[in-house]
Amino acid sequence: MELRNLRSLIALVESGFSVSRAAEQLHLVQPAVSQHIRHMEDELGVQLFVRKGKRLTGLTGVGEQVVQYARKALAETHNILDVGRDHVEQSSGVLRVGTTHTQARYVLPPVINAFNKAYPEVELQILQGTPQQLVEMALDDLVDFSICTEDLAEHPLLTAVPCYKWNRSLIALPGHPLLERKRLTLKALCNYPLITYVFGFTGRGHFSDAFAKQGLKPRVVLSASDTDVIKTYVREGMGVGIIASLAYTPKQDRDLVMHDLSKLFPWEITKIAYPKGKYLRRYQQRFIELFQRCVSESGRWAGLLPV
Amino acid sequence: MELRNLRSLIALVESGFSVSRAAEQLHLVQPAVSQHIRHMEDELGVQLFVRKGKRLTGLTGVGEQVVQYARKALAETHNILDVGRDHVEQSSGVLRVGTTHTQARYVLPPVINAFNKAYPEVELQILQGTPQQLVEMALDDLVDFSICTEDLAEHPLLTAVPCYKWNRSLIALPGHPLLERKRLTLKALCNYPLITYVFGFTGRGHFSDAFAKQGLKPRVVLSASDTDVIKTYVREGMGVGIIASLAYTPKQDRDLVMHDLSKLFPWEITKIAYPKGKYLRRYQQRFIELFQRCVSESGRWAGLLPV
DNA sequence: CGTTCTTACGTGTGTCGTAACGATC
DNA sequence: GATCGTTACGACACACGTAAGAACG
Repeated sequence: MELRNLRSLIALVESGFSVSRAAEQLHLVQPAVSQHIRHMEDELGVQLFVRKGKRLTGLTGVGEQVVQYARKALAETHNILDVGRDHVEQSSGVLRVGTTHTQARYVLPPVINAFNKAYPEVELQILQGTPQQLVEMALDDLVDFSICTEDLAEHPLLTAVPCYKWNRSLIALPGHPLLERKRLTLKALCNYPLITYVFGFTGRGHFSDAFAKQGLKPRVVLSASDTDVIKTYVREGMGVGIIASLAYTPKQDRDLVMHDLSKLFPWEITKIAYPKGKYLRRYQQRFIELFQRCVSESGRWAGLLPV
Repeated sequence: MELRNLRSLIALVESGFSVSRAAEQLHLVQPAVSQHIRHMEDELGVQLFVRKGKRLTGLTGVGEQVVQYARKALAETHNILDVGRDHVEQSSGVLRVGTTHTQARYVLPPVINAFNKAYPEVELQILQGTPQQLVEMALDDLVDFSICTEDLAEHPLLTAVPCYKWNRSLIALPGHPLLERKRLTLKALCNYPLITYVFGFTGRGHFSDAFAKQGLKPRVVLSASDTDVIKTYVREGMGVGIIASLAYTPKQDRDLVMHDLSKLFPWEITKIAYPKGKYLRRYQQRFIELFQRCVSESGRWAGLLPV
């Protein structure tokens, strides 16, 4: 068995079982990939793919297992290459970060900026996705690591390092009755139409739980995956927004009034996650440190706290 | 990079940095292995080996890291092959067990026997070593798993599954004064010359600790890595033996009197350990189950207990 | 001077690419 | 009939083996 074969195997499953697309991705021709699969199946003496005529439609049970180990094997070879790269040129390369809109828009900018100053030779790529997608992206090595609040810590194949904790704030148009009250309660919030994040995003799970625990049902008239969208509709007068405090920018959001709600909801913890056993290049480690540092230095005004 | 290169790399470090021996082990000629190393170092752009003239004497820092990941990569390819083998012929292959003398001589025989009946096509290999060696053997894939009481559970790269717990017994020639007493104490033991295991073997650590905790110093006149040796010298009248209860065989040891000491010492737990992430073939899993089963069925007379 | 690794060179295996064929939608 | 995969064949690359050379003990 050789790594070629494994590469074809993985490319094949990631291309949705299309031999031609896999070949293209590998800069090879179709027959080459076919041959690789043939060789593996011959060597193992087992069918790895379910076939419908000549077409491949899925993995067999054995195939699933083999793919699992093949992924790991290839990941290790990437680690080896990275170790090498790290010693020839410590400060150049590519850094691929997966994250959510909110992070990319409100938390990352100063970090990215500082990182780029420190490592101008490193090409930065930011990929966005849902928390579930971010998990997949980290596992499939589409990004070097993913940053978000949900789902990362639970996955057994990911190492998740906590970076900071945050909570929510209410935003509303000036003069809104809720803003008059000294002490806000969850119950009070239930009297008004709310706008917040969709399920699976930015702590929406704990948001709903907090209400449920008191037997309350908030009236969420609109939910979005994106803080900017929420703000927009708050400005339209559709309701009051409940957003991550860090997403309130005093300058641009002068027309909205913010009110801290950290007494009402549990704190959320944002983490950086990467596959277990992955070798982190020098500048990747530095990015993580920088991320944590930036938060502890400049984050307090926005309600961010180090873990 | 290809697996060839990694194989040569590992063979090279395992042969003590001798290119010729590495080549021999791989069924290749020296120049081939040299070329592999050359290729890797070229591709990574870094020296992997420390050289003294032409001779290789050790790994560089980078080399150490690369070896670490190369080992994992190769382990994954072995997993793939095993997955395949498991599906073409579930019940034939090789089973390599590393263990200590005591296990091999007193605990394993019935297990081996039962296993051989169940899987006559599987070739069994028992390798012996010290607990430290057993750890290395498991990590370097010289055995499929190691069985012993010490060191296995602590290692971060090994999965250790507990199998049974055991304790010690005293053995002495008939008529020995210690045997007259109803309740033995550690202090009483200190009055007589003792014979037991050497450090690092068969629970010797906890043995000594038990005395130390009470501020006692036992007079160990002889220590051996091997229960049979202990028995021999007990028969010579050199002292009383303290051995794992499971190593007392009523038939052959009729001339020695045994006395249970499980009240005096902590229980020891014997485990089976294999590298984390290793794929276990069907019959390997069965062996572990069989091992645990045999103990719970036939072990009680010998003071063995399921965990 | 033997041992050990490197360099140089030839050969063969094997991988990839081109091209034709077969199957499936 | 267009797309997608397999089979067949040829060319080139490259990995391995042989043989000779250099450095070290």
